[in-house]
Amino acid sequence: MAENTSGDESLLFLTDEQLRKGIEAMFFAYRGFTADPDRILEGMDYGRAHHRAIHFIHRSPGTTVSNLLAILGVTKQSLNRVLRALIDQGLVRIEKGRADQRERHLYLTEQGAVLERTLSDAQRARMRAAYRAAGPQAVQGFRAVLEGMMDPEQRRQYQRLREGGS
Amino acid sequence: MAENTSGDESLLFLTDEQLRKGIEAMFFAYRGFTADPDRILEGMDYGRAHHRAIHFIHRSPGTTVSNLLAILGVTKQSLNRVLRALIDQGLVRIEKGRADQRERHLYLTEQGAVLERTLSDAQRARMRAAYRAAGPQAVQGFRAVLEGMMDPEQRRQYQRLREGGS
DNA sequence: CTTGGAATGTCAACAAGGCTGACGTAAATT
DNA sequence: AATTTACGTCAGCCTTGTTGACATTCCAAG
Repeated sequence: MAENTSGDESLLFLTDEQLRKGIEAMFFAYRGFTADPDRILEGMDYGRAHHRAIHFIHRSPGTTVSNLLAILGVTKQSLNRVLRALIDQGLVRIEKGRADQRERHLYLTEQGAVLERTLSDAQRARMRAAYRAAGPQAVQGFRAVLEGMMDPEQRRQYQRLREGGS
Repeated sequence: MAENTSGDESLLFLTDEQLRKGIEAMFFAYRGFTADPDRILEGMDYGRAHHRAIHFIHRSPGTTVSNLLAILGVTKQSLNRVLRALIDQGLVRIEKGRADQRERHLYLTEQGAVLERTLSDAQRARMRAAYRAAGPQAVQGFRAVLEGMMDPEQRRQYQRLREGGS
């Protein structure tokens, strides 16, 4: 919209100052974004990395290790450390692939699902408050800008996750 | 809440599924958000922590250590390590307070300003692309939702930075 | 003028969570 | 039979965060 007023009024949102605001908003908001799960996990043997693994296993039950690797964007050594802890402590269950037996399919156990719910309840509560305060129109904009900030590869990952949901 | 259409059509954006999308969008977008500066800094002796310090010193020249501490939300030991490197390598200059001589005021040197520009040019370019693609309406929504996600303390920090800008 | 607290620096030790490199094994593929 | 894929693991390193303890300098209040 708005191919108008001498490219000045209408492009105010592209000012360096405006962009800087966006950058700082991302910085501060991300702190809030992770604050609740961090609080919950501190004291347990887990951290943000475990949370991420749990989240995506919950989101895509039966996902493989290499798939998770691609989504999280870390090395297998790094993921393995995290996964090992979750498996050893009974939050995640592994199942050898039936078609391809090299693959390991990952599932949350009952116990894992409980923690997942605790974490995502907290995170969603914050998100919900922000959404509600801003309104549906803002939410659309929020998501549009975030998508624009992703690397193409990340955007693909993001959108592939969506195929099932909504 | 919502004394309207059977609390369904109008609140679709508050669905757990919608909230989950927002959460994942934050996750993937933040990766993109930090990707360019990370790339630039890798190989230099610096990292994300140095970038943050440089950013906020640029933003508020003459800011004190304790002020920076509050903004960044880390311990003084952690910040000091970063600051020490930047000072020793001539990117940041320190000035004793004139009124209160306990305070140290922080400034970027010429050299520091050069790196700052390099980093923020890259980060703004990405932001600009996302803003442009999404449009001014979306940008407003983007910022509104992010503000809603901040802790009150963080929001105050964020808004105090704004007083000068925009 | 003394004293308590504020602002800062620094040493030491540790943890989480990234990384690289190397090696091993089982299973699928060619 | 040889190669590639998917995964696990050992070892070591780096960045960036944390606590705790201690020293200095200086402002401010009694």
